[in-house]
Amino acid sequence: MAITDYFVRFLQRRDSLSDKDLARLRAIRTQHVSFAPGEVIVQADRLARRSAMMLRGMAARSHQLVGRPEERVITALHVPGDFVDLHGFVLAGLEHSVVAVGTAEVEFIEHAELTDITENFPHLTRLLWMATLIDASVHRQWLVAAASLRSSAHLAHLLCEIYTRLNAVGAAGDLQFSLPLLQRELADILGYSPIHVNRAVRDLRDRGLIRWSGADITIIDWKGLTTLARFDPSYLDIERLSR
Amino acid sequence: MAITDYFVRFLQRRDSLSDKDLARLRAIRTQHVSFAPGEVIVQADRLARRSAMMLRGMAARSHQLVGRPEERVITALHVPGDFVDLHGFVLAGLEHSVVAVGTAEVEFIEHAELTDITENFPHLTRLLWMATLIDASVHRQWLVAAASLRSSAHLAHLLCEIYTRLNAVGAAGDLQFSLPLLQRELADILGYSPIHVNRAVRDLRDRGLIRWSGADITIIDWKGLTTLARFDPSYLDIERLSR
DNA sequence: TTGCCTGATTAATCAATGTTATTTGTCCAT
DNA sequence: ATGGACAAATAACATTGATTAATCAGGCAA
Repeated sequence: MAITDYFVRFLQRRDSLSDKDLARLRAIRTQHVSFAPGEVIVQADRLARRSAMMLRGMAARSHQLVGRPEERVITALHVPGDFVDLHGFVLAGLEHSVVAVGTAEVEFIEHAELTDITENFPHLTRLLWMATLIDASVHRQWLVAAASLRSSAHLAHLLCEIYTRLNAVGAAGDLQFSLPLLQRELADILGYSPIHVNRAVRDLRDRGLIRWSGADITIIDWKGLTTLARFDPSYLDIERLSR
Repeated sequence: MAITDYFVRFLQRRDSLSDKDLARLRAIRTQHVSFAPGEVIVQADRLARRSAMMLRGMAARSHQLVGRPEERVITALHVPGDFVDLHGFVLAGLEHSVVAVGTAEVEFIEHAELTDITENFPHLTRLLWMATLIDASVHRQWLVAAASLRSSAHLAHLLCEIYTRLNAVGAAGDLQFSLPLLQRELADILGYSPIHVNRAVRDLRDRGLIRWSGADITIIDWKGLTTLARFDPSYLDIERLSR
């Protein structure tokens, strides 16, 4: 199969693609694989020969804690169009696993294809590089949120980000989306106990900002939610300089 | 002037460099600039035409909080040999500033040089890419630390990381190093109040793990410090696959 | 239907952290 | 030497978040 259109649009939103670059992108062969909820997509500390791109559903980067095997921290979430482990091409193995959140479908791309691109398509290479740097930009924003927001504002920031990202690729409805995360998993993301996540959810509900039942979230008051979370989406909209 | 040897060693520790690549690296022209403590090295939201590499001292990535101009969060620290804003070459501007921590000296590299490398030296390009991905790996580890460690263990983790990074480039003594950060700035990194940082410092002292006077830190019990912090340096030692 | 499992929810209590205020120590300019 | 400025250190109190336990609701197998 071929590379997902999501990713092409992701790049085109940020920089122009020459016909030659676009043709090379379209020529990438991919392998489609489905994963059940919680299944490991990319195993930590193992040398990978291919990288995964999200097609449907979501995936999380999961860090096992040393000496506490029952605990983990999630440092990133990925939505359709995201390269979930492009960094695994440049680095020798990842220090974390990538797991499916809910049912997920990915397209695997052989590293040999990426090597060819980096050898012969410098502009495309800089765009792939850019994609990994946007991940890093999101990491930094999560650090800012963790340091400056508490409980419900912190949760609100995550919801604003996920909705914005899902909406950007057309995977969200009008102010509503599906978040197949258990409260326990939200706790692994936010660094709270599951009970405290529950309090935060209730607080957002009580404030009349969201409706949340099962995996379905409806944003009632987008303005109020972004204000509480001090959400500024510019860290997601980073563009490459066209030159 | 020329590129710092720190960076060459940084790359060589992780992958082999061909003579051609090494020669191109050595040919990079740089501009040496000194900064006073707190001075802005790279301004946020401004298009940069050059990127900075640390030569001496330290630098911090500082995020101003929206709506709270007096507050900020520090999402990264950089030591000699680090490219502090290589991502500014690939992205159009940064969403944060880079400021000097203590007195700092950097070498600026024109983006035109980097463009030439990305056009003609694919292996070198992948190594530059790798350098930005190691920054991202550190971001993730900070997220893990923030979510799973508290006060003194969190502070201990930061100290373990900084010492390991300084030691790797020969900028630290035998279990001692200089950390020109105020407790207020440590609070901006760890996401605590300055008072709580003080409590954490005292705790590490009381446990007999460190000695800390002014900017000078001596590690008395490295084993104890790494155990408390659950510090595993592998996220710093990521290597590129040699192929 | 019944029972069981899992996740969400709530309450009560305790520990960690924030806030405000005060004191101490050090450096520096006069 | 003296006073002022600033950072570190400490204390008292308020708030946030963790822990433990219990209850509630829904799905699902026997």
